Amino acid sequence: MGASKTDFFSSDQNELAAIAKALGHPARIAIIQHLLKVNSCVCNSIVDELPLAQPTVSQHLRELKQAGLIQGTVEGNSICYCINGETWNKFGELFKTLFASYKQITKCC
Amino acid sequence: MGASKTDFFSSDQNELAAIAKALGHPARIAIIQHLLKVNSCVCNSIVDELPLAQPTVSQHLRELKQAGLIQGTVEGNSICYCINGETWNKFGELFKTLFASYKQITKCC
DNA sequence: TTTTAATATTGCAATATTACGATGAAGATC
DNA sequence: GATCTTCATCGTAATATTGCAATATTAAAA
Repeated sequence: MGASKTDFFSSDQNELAAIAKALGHPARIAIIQHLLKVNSCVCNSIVDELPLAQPTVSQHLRELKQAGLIQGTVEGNSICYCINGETWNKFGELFKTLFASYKQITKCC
Repeated sequence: MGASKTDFFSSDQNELAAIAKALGHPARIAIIQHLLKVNSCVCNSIVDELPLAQPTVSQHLRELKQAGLIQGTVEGNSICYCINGETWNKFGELFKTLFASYKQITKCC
C-alpha cells in the first residue's frame, strides 16, 4: 500500500496529522525556525541556510506552504517567505489543546 | 534518495521533527486522542477503535512508542498502553515554545 | 536583447512508509 | 496438554518521500 486511509479518519484528525507531517522533517523545522528567528519576510537565500540543494529546499518550502504554515509572495525576481500568522496561531492552538488534554493518572500499569 | 540527511541538522531540530513525524498520521493521532480521552491505560482492543488491521495498528503503536509518546506494559497476555506522561509534557513544551516564538510582524510582503 | 539571478518544475534513483495476510510467541482458559 | 486470545514480527506489495541534476521560468540588470 503506502497510502494512508485518510477517508476513515475525521477531518480533525487528518488536519492535525497533516500539520504534524509537514513539520516532520528536520529541514522543514530548520526553515520554520529560521523564519521565526529573523521575524520578517525572508526574500532570498533560504537555500544558503540549509545543507541541501536548491530544488530540495524548494520542495520543502512547497510542502510547508501547502500545509498552510508559511506563505510566499513574489517580490521582483525573488520570493519572500514568512510564517503565515493566521494559520500558525490556529495550528498552535490545536497542538496546545492536544498536549494540554493530558491529565496525569495516578494508577497506571 | 529517500533518506533524510539528519546528520546535517541539530539534535534539537531532529528531535522536534521526529515527534512531529510520529504524530504525522491520522491513525496515530486517533490512537493518541483515544488514550487522552479514556485517561488511563488501555489494556486491549485499541485495534477495535481503528479502521485498520491488527498488524498495521501494532506498527503504528510501535512508532509512537519509539518516539517516546506512549508506553506499553505487559499485563498478562495483553499489553496496556498509555501516554508517557513525562515525555508527553516535555514534548508539549517543545511545541509550545516553537509556536509561541512567533511574533506578529507589522510589515510583511 | 543578452545575460544574470532566483526560484520552480521535471525526471529519476534510493529509500521509507503504509497496509495486510500469514505466522509466531506467550499467557490464559478449558 | 490442547486451545484460545492477544499482540508482535515477517514478508511483500503499493505508494510516498527525499534528494539532486538538468532544465524551465521569470524578472531584473547590463
